Amino acid sequence: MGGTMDGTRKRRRGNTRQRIQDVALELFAEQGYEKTSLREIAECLDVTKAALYYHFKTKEEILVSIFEDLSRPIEELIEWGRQQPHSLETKQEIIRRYSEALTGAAPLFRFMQENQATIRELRIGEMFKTRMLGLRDILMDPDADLVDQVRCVSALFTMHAGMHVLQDVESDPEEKRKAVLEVATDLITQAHRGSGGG
Amino acid sequence: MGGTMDGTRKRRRGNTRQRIQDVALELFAEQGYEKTSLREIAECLDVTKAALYYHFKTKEEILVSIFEDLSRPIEELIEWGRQQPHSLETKQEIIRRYSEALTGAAPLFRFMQENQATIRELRIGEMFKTRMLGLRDILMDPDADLVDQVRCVSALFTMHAGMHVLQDVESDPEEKRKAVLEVATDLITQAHRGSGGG
Amino acid sequence: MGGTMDGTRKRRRGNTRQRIQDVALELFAEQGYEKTSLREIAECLDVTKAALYYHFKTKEEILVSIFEDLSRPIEELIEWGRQQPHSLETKQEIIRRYSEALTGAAPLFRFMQENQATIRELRIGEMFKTRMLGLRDILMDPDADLVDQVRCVSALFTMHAGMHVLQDVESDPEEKRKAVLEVATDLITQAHRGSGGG
Amino acid sequence: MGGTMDGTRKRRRGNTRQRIQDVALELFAEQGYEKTSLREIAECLDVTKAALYYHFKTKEEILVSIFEDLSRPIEELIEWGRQQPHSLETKQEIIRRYSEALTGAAPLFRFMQENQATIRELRIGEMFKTRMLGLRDILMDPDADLVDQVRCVSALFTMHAGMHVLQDVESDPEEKRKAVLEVATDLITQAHRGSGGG
DNA sequence: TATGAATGAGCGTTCATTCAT
DNA sequence: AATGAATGAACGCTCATTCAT
Repeated sequence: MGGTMDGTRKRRRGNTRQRIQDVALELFAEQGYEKTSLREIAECLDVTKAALYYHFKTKEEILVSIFEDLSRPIEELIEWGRQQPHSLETKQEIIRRYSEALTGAAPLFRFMQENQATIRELRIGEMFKTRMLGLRDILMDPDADLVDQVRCVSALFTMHAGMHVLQDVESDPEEKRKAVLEVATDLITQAHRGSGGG
Repeated sequence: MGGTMDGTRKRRRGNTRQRIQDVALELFAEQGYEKTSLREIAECLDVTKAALYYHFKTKEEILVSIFEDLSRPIEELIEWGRQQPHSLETKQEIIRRYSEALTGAAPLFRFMQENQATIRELRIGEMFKTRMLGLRDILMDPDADLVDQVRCVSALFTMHAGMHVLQDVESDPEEKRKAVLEVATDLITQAHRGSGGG
Repeated sequence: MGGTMDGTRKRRRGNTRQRIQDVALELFAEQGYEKTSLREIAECLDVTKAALYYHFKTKEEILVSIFEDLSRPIEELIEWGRQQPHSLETKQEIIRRYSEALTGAAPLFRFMQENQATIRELRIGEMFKTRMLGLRDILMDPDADLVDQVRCVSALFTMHAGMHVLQDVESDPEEKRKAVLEVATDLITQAHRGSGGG
Repeated sequence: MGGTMDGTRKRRRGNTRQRIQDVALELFAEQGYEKTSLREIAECLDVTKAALYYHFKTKEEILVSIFEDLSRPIEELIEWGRQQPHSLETKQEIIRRYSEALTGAAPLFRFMQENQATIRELRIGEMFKTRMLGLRDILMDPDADLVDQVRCVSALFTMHAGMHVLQDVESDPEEKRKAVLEVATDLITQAHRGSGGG
């Protein structure tokens, strides 16, 4: 039913797993995790629900696999950051690269941002939290002034939320990204001065 | 409270409606809207599901009613703000009062923050968005520099998310609130200077 | 769909729970627990699957409730037996009463007999085992000769299985029951003599 | 058994078929037929489900093949018994050999015992029943007293169930087997006397 | 002001089976 | 001799909602 002779059926062998991830992320980001049913995903792909279970053990596993695949650059970034001196320059560089990494996986992070309640009780909740704490440890002096701690958190939040929230503002995405990055860098810089330079 | 003879006659005896709202908000905030079933709410209150339908037409209506009741101070704040001159002092005052209002309805705003995907397709999604745009119009010059626009949005986000995110940080809530407020005020102030004084 | 105006619909209010148990037991006994789906039970009763869940929390709970209701006489019998002297007369009386109790809940015990593998991992598995050990402790001297122990177990098994297995033998059920009882009594008596009388 | 050059050439290399039967029986006996999925069997063997279908046409066929292979000694025993005079000595000899045969295929008979409801609607249900009737015809005079008929059936049941049921009793298996055999022989002997000797 | 009883739709998941390779 | 990929049917279960009482 659908695509019987035009090769669309044949050609999709071997990449079904990837296609499931793509469609799933799109729907998860658009409608949320809970409101997206496996039936819906399967229909979009013109396969049966059971086919999804050939490739993934559970619904949650689909999400986990997406998260692992797409957030790998971020994990590597954190790993890299951990080994640098905690200087202002490092922090600024981290923020800059983080902004790029986020842009590369925008739908995933939009999803994370908008489904926090759901995620909290899923495996990726813990994964994400761990990553964030890793980032925080790099960007922030644990003995810093409370206000400066807030600035750091605020910088991260600004980057996470910034893009999707400015959707109704015109001007192209790259410009927006740079604006968001500038604000975040400011916050990080101020926080660093506050605790470091006195 | 205990209005025995005052004008609040209607809401006097039979506080079930209120209790439903209280429990619902607690559960919504804790587990998310979708994962909280009416059965669960009813069980917490030791009534039947059908009883909920005596007081509210739908599940969504419970949420709407909570939102309307708890976010009234914010609506009034915006109304007030609209009539003030768009000076820096006004903006700072708005932010200050907003911080207080948020604290007064913390679970609701934690819920809003963590259930954005869900809320988007609910009535309160539109309501909330309208409120936020109202706030933005007060805090922000529409012709402002993109970076300053981001600062404004960032200030709001910082306040919305700030409290729940700093949960693992020690120090008492009121101190945290003040720290968050300071960062937000900074951002608003910078944004104002940028577009106004530049 | 079925019985719109003839009162069959109205009359069944209030006894649905019982009707579920009746139909479920019939089907469980006929086809086995696993092969009997809730859909099937519901269809027999002309209600929806969801209706079953109003009355019982899970499929297993339906079975447990049947077991508890129908095996109560047996529990009481064991309770009574525990307080008697462990004389031959008591044992024979127990066996006699047990035979009657089994007949009163024949479909349930046919089910238990034929679904042991299934039952083993269900709650009633443990319940049943406990009951049986209770019975055994009354009928059997723990220090008895191994052969006499087998006789006791054999007596119980004979009663459990006897009735259903003789289905293709003609002659009326009550006669069969008495024949089975006689064999069981013989076994118990021999066992008692063996260990007691030397 | 390293049959390098003897007549068992066919079954030599590629013992997968055998391994499937072994694992399947183990799982069927442990968890029941319905609760054991082909996926599970395949995983145990570290092959795919499809591989099972290379060796057997259906799930049921796996079971049938196990039954046929393992119960062949019993079929032969019955065949032998049919040609003997129906004397007491023959009956006792049958019972004795049957006990040995059961021990040689204990897991299969434990399975048969515990999955009667399932088996009834499978091909081996009929097969098993036929065998049992064959045995009964040898052990039992069709005109015998009802009580003696019960004794015969009871003897068979005792042997089928005896071993697995005494699992919590200590003492070694061979001793148990002998005890069970003794009880069964007693029953058969009594039955023979009853109908034969008047 | 509530309850008891039920429904219809849907969910995530599992199963035995098939078939081209 | 076996795999990779998929299917169709069914399953147990939960949900928001309804309505007579």
